[in-house]
Amino acid sequence: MGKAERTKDFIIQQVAPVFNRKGYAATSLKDLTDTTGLSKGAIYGNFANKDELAVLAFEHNLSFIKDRLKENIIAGRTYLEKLLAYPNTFRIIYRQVIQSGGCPIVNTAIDSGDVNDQLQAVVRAAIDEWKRAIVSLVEEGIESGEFARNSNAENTARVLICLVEGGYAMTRATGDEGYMEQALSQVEALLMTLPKKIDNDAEWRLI
Amino acid sequence: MGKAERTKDFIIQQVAPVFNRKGYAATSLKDLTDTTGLSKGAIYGNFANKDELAVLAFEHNLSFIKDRLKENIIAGRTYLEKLLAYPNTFRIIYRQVIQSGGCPIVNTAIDSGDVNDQLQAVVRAAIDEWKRAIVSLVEEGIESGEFARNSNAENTARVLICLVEGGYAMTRATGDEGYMEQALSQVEALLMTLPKKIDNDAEWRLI
Amino acid sequence: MGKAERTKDFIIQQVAPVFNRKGYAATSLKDLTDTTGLSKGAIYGNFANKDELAVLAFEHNLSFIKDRLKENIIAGRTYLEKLLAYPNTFRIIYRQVIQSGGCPIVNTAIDSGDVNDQLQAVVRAAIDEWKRAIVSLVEEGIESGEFARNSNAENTARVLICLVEGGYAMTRATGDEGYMEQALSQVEALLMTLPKKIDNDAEWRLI
Amino acid sequence: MGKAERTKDFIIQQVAPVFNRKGYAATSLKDLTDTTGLSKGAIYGNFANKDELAVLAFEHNLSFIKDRLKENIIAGRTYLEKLLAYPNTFRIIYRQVIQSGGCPIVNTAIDSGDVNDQLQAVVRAAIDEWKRAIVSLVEEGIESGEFARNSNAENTARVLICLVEGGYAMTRATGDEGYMEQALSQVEALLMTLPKKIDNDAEWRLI
DNA sequence: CATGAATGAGAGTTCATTCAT
DNA sequence: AATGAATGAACTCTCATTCAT
Repeated sequence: MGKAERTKDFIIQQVAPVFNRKGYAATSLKDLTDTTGLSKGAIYGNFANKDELAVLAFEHNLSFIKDRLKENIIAGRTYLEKLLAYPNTFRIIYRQVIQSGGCPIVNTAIDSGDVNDQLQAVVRAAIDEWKRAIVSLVEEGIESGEFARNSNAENTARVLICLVEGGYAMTRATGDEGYMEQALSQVEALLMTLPKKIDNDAEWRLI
Repeated sequence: MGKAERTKDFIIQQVAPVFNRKGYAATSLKDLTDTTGLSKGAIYGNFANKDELAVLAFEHNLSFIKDRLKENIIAGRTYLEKLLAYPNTFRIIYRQVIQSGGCPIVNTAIDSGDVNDQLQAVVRAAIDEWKRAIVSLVEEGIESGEFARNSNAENTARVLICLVEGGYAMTRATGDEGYMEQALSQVEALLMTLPKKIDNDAEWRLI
Repeated sequence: MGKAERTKDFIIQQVAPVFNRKGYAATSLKDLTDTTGLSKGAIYGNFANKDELAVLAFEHNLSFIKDRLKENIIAGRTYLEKLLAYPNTFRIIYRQVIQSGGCPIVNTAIDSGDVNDQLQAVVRAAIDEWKRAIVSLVEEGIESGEFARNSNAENTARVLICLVEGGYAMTRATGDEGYMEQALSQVEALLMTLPKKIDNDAEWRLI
Repeated sequence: MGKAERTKDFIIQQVAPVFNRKGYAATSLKDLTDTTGLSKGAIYGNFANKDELAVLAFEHNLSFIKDRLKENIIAGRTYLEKLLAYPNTFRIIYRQVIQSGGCPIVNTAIDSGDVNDQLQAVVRAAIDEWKRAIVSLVEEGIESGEFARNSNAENTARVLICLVEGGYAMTRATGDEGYMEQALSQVEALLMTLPKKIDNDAEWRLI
């Protein structure tokens, strides 16, 4: 990694939580220079403009969460365990996330609405990618025989996302951790009730 | 209603969706004068400053939703019907709400975070009031004998709110109505599974 | 005095000390309506604009001082006594004048400099009138034989005015009454040393 | 002197007479940009706000006068000569001072009355410093044996200041240099009559 | 006559961005 | 590659003045 690359990374790391906390528009260049200790010229030397930096900061913020999720999903031995990695991981990190300004997805989704087209597109892509990841886990679980064919992957993904993002938004707004806690419990309940495939022979023997 | 009062109302009505769409900080005085067709002086003649107008606009946006909820809650004949008024009402109005910029609660909760204290306080109060309304319905349902004593009012309220607000945020961000639809279905399922009080005599006969 | 005339007088009286205290430019229409309890329309119905009202307010402020001076000058039995009416009167009223914002002459002279032509002209006229009044008293004192022919009327007038206005300005700025007190003592000393006509015969007899 | 420092100095020099002529409140940012040929951003890049610039402009205006006084006071070989440096210096520079808007002390004292606290404090301090300088000269003159013990330093200082500031104010307001000329002559007369210490032996011989 | 809602120019200030050094 | 002085448009807000009622 060359010096230029290191400076870029340094700026993004310093600046990401500020963007998350204050929002895109409310974060000024002065905030960025104050936070980094660098000059305006240094910012503009490394990034085309505030928009570009905002997008990279969003991606940095998101990757913190994604990295932790990925670890735990990989560690899961069944597809149910992999899916439960979502509520389990969030339960561990959500306080930290809230303290650094909340979930970058809801924050940026709302903050950039009708204002910053580029950022909005990136958020949309992130939500979509997340949904597809969940759908894949459910579908792979079906293929592997863990879940029944009638498991609804899309619905599960959407409800999970709504609960998590709703939980983040409400806990951040009210300071009441109960929102996030209950939302995560509900996610767990939801996942636990995914229809399991039933072995017909086994079932027969029960009688 | 005097002229001043009519002008105030006119301004609030015109301006409310703009604040909701663009967010508090991103809405400029010019947006307000362009939207209303009035001069800056007219805005400041009727409101102390942008903050005051933003709060009133938020309350206007919220009251649109609250009024529709209230009607349907009153119309419910059992407490379950009253609680189901939430998903039912949102299913009817959510497209319109999304079109006028989304749910003012999440929007303002996120938008005003770390920026506008007064607005933030108003949103917090609105969320709290909403939660207490749901809790009351569940508790009154318990008192009336409709729900079992072990029904958890607080949890139900928090999960309902997270689902609805998460649904609004994700549908607005992605344009995918599936988020809101699934969130509302989940709310219905949640409410349908509230434990019912069981008539002891009836229970006896089952054996 | 008709109703219109009474309203005009009322406005001028209420408004005059505000103009004196805050200065012409710093006094807003809102100050005027707040002070009088009347509407903007009422102000503009009675005066062409702020300028006209400012001029009338200045004249009102000045007349308070002039009236008290006039009384005491008339009461003086010699021309020296008449001239001493200036320091004597100012010694009685200066605290009150300072409290109502200072001497309208220096205040308006400085405040209107290079800004309000009309007001500046009125102040110039007031200063000139004052100087001529002093000059007249000295010259009449010479004609009457009280003062010697070599008494310098113009110089006396100018020094008196500089001392009084300098005293007002410095006492108002510093809150130190010593400036005004010393300035007035100096005025007295100055007047007491106006050369007296000496009767030659009388002088002779003294030996 | 770096570029920033040079620009600051340039702005202050250009802007100082404008503030003096028009007064603090009546001088707009537009006046400042028109005068300097710089943009609003350049002004705000170099000074926190109009207040800070106004204070610095006042101090610049004052230092022009103070520098000239200091020279001449140092040059005086006796304390009387040092004191006479005041009227002598003013006689040389007052036309120039009047042309650049008048004496910054009276101007600012009156202009900032009841409006700008910081500026008012600075003017008060300047008047006080001036008074103390005169008092010191008289007292040192007494200590050195040049003036008699009964010389009144405070009174002399106050009268001198009232005459000079009254002279500046009246000459500026009327355009009549006679006010300043007479005020300065009176200051000279005042200083010449400071009681001199009398040598006892010499006195003895007079009899 | 009096009202006060509305005007629109202009106030002080901030900001993302540029560019000579 | 980095600086930070300078830009100028846009910001929120105030003001003297007008005019339909």
